[in-house]
Amino acid sequence: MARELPKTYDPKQVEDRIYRFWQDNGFFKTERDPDKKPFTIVMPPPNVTGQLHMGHAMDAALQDILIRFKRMQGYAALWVPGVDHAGIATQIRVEEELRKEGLTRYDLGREKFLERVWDWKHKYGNRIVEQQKKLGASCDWDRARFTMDEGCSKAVREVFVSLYEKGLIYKGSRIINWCPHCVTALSDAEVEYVDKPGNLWHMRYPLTDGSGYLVVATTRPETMMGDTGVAVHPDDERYKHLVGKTCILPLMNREIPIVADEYVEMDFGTGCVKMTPAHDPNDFEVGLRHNLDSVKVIADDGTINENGGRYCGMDRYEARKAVVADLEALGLLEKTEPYSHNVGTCYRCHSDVEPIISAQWFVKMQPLAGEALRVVREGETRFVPERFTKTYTNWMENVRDWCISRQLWWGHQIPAWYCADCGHVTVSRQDALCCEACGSRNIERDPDVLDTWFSSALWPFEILGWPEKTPDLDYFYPTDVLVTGYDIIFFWVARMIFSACEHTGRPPFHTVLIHGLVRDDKGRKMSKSLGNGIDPLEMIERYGSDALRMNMITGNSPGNDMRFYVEHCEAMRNFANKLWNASRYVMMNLSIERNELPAAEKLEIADRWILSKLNRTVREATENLEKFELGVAIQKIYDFIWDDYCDWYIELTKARLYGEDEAAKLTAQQVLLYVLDQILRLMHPFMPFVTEEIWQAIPHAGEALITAKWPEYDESLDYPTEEQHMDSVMQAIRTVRNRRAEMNVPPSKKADLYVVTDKQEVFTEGAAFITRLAYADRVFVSGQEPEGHEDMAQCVTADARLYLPLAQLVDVEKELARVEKESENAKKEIARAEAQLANEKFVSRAPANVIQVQRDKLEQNRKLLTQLEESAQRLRKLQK
RNA sequence: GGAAGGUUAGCUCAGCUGGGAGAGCACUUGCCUUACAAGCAAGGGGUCACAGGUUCGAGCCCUGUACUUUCCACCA
Repeated sequence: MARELPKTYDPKQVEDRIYRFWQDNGFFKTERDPDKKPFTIVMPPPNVTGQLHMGHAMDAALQDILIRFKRMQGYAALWVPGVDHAGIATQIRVEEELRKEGLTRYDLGREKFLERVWDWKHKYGNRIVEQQKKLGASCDWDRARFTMDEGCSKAVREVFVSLYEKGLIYKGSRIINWCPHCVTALSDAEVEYVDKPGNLWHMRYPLTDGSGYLVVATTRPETMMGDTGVAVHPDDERYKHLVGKTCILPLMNREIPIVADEYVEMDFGTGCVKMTPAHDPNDFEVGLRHNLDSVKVIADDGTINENGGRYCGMDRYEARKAVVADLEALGLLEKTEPYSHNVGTCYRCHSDVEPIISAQWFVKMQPLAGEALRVVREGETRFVPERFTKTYTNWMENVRDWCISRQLWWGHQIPAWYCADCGHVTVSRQDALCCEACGSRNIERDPDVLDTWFSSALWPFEILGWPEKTPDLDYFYPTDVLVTGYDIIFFWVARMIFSACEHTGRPPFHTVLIHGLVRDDKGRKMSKSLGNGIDPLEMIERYGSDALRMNMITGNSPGNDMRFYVEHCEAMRNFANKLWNASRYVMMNLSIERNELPAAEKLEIADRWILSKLNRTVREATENLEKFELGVAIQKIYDFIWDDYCDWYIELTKARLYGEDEAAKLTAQQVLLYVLDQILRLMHPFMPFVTEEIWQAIPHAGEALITAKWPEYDESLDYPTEEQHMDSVMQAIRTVRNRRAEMNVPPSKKADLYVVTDKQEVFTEGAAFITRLAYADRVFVSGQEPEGHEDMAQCVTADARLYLPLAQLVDVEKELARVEKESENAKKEIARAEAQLANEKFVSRAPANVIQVQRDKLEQNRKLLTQLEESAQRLRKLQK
């Protein structure tokens, strides 16, 4: 970097080059190192089908900040990336592609179809990885994994078989959630409930004995062909006499029993509920209690099956209309009332989910939940923010068995073989060649695959080599922090925790850092259908990756959703530019080639002041980062850079840099450089690109900023006295600027400035600063009012009275009014502080430092008032 | 039905274990001051939703109310 560098920072010229520099030099690679402590993060694997969205950007920003911070602190900081095969999502994509060719997966057959998917994976699977690199992600890419690679497949197989052997995986016929569009079973977590308007149809079911009819109310008339009973509440006086009798199921003319069950709510509907055990989880339970038959009437594709009489072949919605129309024609439809209710929908395709009895594989959750609850309860795994502990705990305490089989082809095929001869099921780590019970070769493998989340659940340990006992597993596991959005606590976090506990005996990470969702500027969820998504890549293109990353962690708090404002991104871009220009200033004035702090005795007051401020920033920001308070940390660093370093310190050095004193010049350069270097280190995790680019251009020791040492607090660099003195000087500068602004004096119009003070040494030392920053010609410090001060504009601070001989006529009336107003304020403050200090309870109970603060304020204000009163007095004399 | 958030400046939001309310954007005024107009300087703007309580002291802790968002469960 040199004098001719552009005035504005252009991320496009920098980011890709810097990223290549890091990668080519192997800075992302992390090896086991006995001299270092490990710090491990596993990346939530994005879908192979995925396009980078703001959620990924948020994830990546947080993880990369933590990894870079820890790397600089000297940890063996490992961030393992990877990609998820995303069963349903990917399969749907490829099937869509096939459809364009007029084909279905069945036309290809399983094997050919899977080849197509793998092709697809090889073609597009890397896209999201390349996009993540744009974000600056410092992952160890050589370790990148895929949930269907050999190692993961082995882990999945091991887990399935071992759970099966322990009796924690079983196959059973249960009511499950079925998506007729995706044609597969879903787990409970994969169903999203949506409030939809519908009707409550009241339908008459004639009593068999001809004595009348019952009225049942339903939202789903199309399931009535599967009705095998009607239930009423046992205490319901209206229907008590009917219990045990039967009625005739209309349209089907089937005789079905009337049973009493407490499940029925007397107050709802008519108090009579049709029972469809094959298509309703509650009815299924009631059916079990009363030995009702199960008649399945909805087929896998959502049409009515052969049990549906004349409705067979109709789509479920078509059948609904037909049933209602037919009942109405028969005079059996009593009334139709509008009724809105919650309908389960598929989280992938959003079609209505159908509860269906089906034979599926399940994980028995009860035995696994105990340990998963314990590790969180006892703090072995901690959620940040803490409130998500409850979300997790509530779910885990009430969790039901996990349906893990999917009727798809893309995924880990279930390692179970059915024997056609003896019916035995062989579950095996190796592909079975014959039935383990009877030896028959007449066996067939279960065609289904496992839920994608079944393999993701093993992510933290499978990617470190499990089930092998690898050195990596030994060194890097358990991992440290998991970063993810609250929307996948159930899908993923919970399942990783119980899986890790069960298979590795340890929780997979000690901290779960939860973030919120990125919404659009109106607070809506970003979605394809709304077309309101903001493309992170476009933001990077316009404002730079650094700006986007900063945008993710500023102006929001952990775990809360944030709105994405392009303006905010722009503000962060401006900050990068500020940093760039501050560095440009340092460069342009640099004549030294090494970064070293001058000896303490050479440091001037401004140097000590900035070093002291820096020191505090280092201490506090580091503490905040350790506590995962990234937003608080960056706020402090940002303020230090912009307010203290740029707005003040740089200005304070100009007198020396542009002056004649070579020694002073050198000291200023050294401190400027030293602090800049520290700033770049502090900023690096947050804005890695611009900081590395600058750091490479300034004198530095070491290869790269990415591996430079994180700043540490140094007690010897605290200068409380100098901070106080600088405050006095800065106050004076501010008050003069204020005064000049009020009088509309442009900066170009300079004037002499007279400082009257008891602290003459302080202001003499600061005179050069005041000259420059308060736009003075010359500054005169003395103990008494200057000659002719009566005609000068004046202003005061607690430590000084300042006079400005400006050509303008001074309006004494106005001056006096202003001074009196300021006096009033000071008096109020004094009264308040006095009252508080006079309060015995305050003085006896408040901590000493709090009391001291009040005493200091009181003193400051008393001094200020004294100054103001002297001013006023003088003005009054002029009045006369 | 259960749970968790939110309510602070015109807008979007910070405010860590209680000790005199902040940022970004927007707005007003003056400045192209040899790092930066993506900037500098100065300024306006808030009974911190409401009502009680605890405390010497409450935006922060407790109780209740109102409005709002989300998650879980679910009555056919």
